[in-house]
Amino acid sequence: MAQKTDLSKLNCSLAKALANIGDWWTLLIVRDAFLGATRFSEFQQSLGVARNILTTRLQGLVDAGIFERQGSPTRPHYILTKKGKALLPALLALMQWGDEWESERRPPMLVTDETGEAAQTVVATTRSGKPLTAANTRFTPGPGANKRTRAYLMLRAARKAAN
Amino acid sequence: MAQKTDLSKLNCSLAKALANIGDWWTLLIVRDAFLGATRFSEFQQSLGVARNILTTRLQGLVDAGIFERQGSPTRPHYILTKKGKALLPALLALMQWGDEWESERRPPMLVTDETGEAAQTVVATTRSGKPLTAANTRFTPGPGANKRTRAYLMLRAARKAAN
DNA sequence: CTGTATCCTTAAAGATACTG
DNA sequence: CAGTATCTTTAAGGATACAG
Repeated sequence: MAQKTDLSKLNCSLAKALANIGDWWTLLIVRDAFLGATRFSEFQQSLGVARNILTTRLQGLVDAGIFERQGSPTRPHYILTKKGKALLPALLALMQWGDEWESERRPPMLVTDETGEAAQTVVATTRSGKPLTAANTRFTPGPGANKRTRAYLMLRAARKAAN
Repeated sequence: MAQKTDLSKLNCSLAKALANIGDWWTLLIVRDAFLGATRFSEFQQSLGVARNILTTRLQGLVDAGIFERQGSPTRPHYILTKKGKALLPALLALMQWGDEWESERRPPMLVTDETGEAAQTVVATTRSGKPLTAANTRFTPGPGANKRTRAYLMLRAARKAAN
């Protein structure tokens, strides 16, 4: 992307996440890895992406610690690391959102566990299990918040209260 | 982005989702909306994005049905629709992934409900509540799968079994 | 098979001046 | 305040030939 702004510099976990996986190909490659693809050619054929682009993405994903190169250096497997596997909830949440709102509700892909039990829709809850919604969710500065973040969240909370 | 490939054409819910929100700014705008921002200027100042870019993104989000323009046409509010609000789990999952793997574990932002109860980490489970992991998750063709998707998933399953 | 190396095209992003 | 209109820069993406 014509990325003039460096997202990873922002004091925001979401921005940092997007700096890693915030472009089309990257998450689709990760998806294929969850499906079991490990080879350059497997990703290439599945996605129809140009080789040089795929090279860049794979390198980026390795650098980011999402993939690990394994096996023969000339014919490596790209394997999801723990960090990469940790993307599953986000990936499924996005897939389900696409199913629900962008398809005709006939999902091209069913997600189950190995026994065939269907996946539940990914939901956000509090620790006690109460559902989080746009209405009841609150964002407050955490320990890692810098001055700017802190100020912004205070401002937002104030504005929201004023409405 | 220099998007030569039209993701929305792919028979894949994830690709369709990414076609909507698959670039840096878009999801950050949505995040700000969850924080309570509604004005052009609020988004603009918060993100530091160029005006023309913001215009494009907001229009895109309105076209996608994620935002709705409300109030005075000359001074509108951009409000999350149901479809937009449905992005919360995906958004939180990405934020939490960024917290966990890209920050120094000092979250810049805490997520709670209105009573102050902390959010749980977004997880993927089966309907009975069993956790889904990269290891036990299976992907099979759904009713909306076309020939290509079907063939690909079969291939992947076969390859995976062969490993 | 897994890349590298080029070259080319396009469009995304940014800056900024201007308008209702 | 909320954009629109230009203009420029840059880099992402694609095609393809070649290499180990």
